[in-house]
Amino acid sequence: MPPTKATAKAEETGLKILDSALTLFRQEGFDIATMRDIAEKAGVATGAAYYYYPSKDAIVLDFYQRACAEMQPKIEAALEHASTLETRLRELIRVKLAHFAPNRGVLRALLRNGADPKHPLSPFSRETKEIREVDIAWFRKILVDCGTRIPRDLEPHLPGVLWFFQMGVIFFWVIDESPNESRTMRLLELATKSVATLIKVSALPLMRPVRKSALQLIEVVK
Amino acid sequence: MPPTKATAKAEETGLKILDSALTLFRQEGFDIATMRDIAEKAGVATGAAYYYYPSKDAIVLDFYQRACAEMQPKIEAALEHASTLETRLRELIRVKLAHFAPNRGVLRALLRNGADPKHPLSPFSRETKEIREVDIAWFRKILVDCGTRIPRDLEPHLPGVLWFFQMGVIFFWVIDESPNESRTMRLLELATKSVATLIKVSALPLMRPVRKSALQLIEVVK
DNA sequence: GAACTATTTTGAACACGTTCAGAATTACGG
DNA sequence: CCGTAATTCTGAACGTGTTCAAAATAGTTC
Repeated sequence: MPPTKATAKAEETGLKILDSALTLFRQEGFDIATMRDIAEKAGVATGAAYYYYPSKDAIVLDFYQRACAEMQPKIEAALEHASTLETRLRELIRVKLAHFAPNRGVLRALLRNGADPKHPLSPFSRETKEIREVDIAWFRKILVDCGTRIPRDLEPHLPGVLWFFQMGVIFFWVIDESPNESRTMRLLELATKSVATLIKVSALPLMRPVRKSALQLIEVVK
Repeated sequence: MPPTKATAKAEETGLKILDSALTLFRQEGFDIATMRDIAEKAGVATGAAYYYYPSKDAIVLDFYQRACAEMQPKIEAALEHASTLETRLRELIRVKLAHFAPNRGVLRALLRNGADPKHPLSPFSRETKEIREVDIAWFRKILVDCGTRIPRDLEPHLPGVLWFFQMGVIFFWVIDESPNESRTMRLLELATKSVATLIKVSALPLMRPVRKSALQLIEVVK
C-alpha cells in the first residue's frame, strides 16, 4: 500500500512490513506490538513503515481489505450448496468467521472503535465503504431464489439490515471468550433461524402494520 | 477521587482537576485536551493529576459515576407522572439524554471502546458494574404496575434487555449529527413504541414458541 | 557514464499518556 | 514548638505513535 508502488523492491518492502506487523499482532496483540518492533522485524528503520502506511491503524485496514478480497471465492463456494435463506445466511457468516479465525486479535483492533463512522477503522467509516458495499451485495444475492417470499416494501432495505445483523454476530465473536467460541456458534445457529422465520412471518398480510413500523425505524437509522 | 481523601485541601484539588478536565473535554474534545493542559488549568504539576486519577480514562469514569448519581432524583421525578410502559421507557431514556446533553463529547469518549468488557470504560466493564446494576433496577421498577402484562418466563430477563436497548439509543445519540439530534428523538419515539407493543404481543399464548426462541437467544448473549 | 530527478530510507525529534524518586507540605504526638 | 510520619505535589524521564528534513538509492536522460 505505498503511495504509488513505483519499483518492485518497494512493493516487496511494503509486503514485508505488512507481514511483520500481522505476525506481531497475532503473536503479542495489537497494543503490545510497537511500530519500532514492526520496522525492526521487517529490517527497516522506524520511519519506513510510515512511508508505506500512514498510521498503525492503516495496517489493520489494509489487512481487512485484503482479507475481504481473499474471502470472495470462499463465500461463493460456500453458497454453492446452500439453497434456503437460513442456511445461506449461516454459511455466509460462518465462512467469514472461519477466515478471520487466525486473526481474531487483529479484528478486535479493528472493531475496537465500535460503530463510530468518524473513525477510519470501524466498519461504518468512509474508508471501509467499498468493502461494506461489496459485502452488502452478497446479502442481496442471498435473497434471490431462496424459497422465502420477500415483501416488496422490505426488499430494498433487507440486505443492509442483514449486513448489520452479521456485524453484530462478528462483534460478539470477537469478544467471545468461551472455549472454541461455542457461544458464538450457538448464537449463530439460533439467530439465523430466528431471522429467517422473522422474515417469513413478516410476509404475512396481517403483518403489514408491523412492517411499516420496522421500515420507519430503518429509515431513521440509515 | 483521591486514594483516600485525607485532607480538605486534597479534596479541593481533586475537584479542581476534575473540573478543569471536564471543561477542556467539553471545549476541545477528549483527544485534544492533554493531561498537561488539564494540570496546568488546575494550577498543579502534570504528575498531580495522576495522584488523583490513575489515568485519563479514569476521569471520564468518575464523571460517568457522578453523572449517574446526580441523575437518580431526576429519573424519579420523570417517572412520577408516567404510568404506561411506553411513556415510562421513553421518559427514562429522555432524562438520561437531557442530563448528558452538555457533555455529549465526554460520553463519546466513554462509549468509544464499544462493548468490550475488557476495557475499563465501556458500560459492560467490571468497573461500571455498579452503575449498570443501579440502572437495570430502574428498568425492573418500570415494569411493575405498568398496565401491560409481562409474561412470567420473560420477566426476569426483560430489565436487562431493556437496559441494552437503552444503551443502543444512547450510542446512536452520541454519534448522531443531525441538527438538534432530531434523528435520535425520532428513533426514541418509534423504538419505544415498537418495544412496548412487542412486549404486549409477546404475552399472547400464540407467541409462546417465539418467546422460547427469544429466551434462548438471551441466555446465550448474557 | 555523468548529471539530474524521483523514489525510498533513515534516524533524530515531537507530543502524548504515564511513572516515579524525591521534594514540599501537612498532621500529630511529645 | 520540635521531630517524625503521612500526605500531597513536583518535574524529569520513559515508551509510545507519528513527523520530517535530509541522506541513500534507483531510474532516466543526454
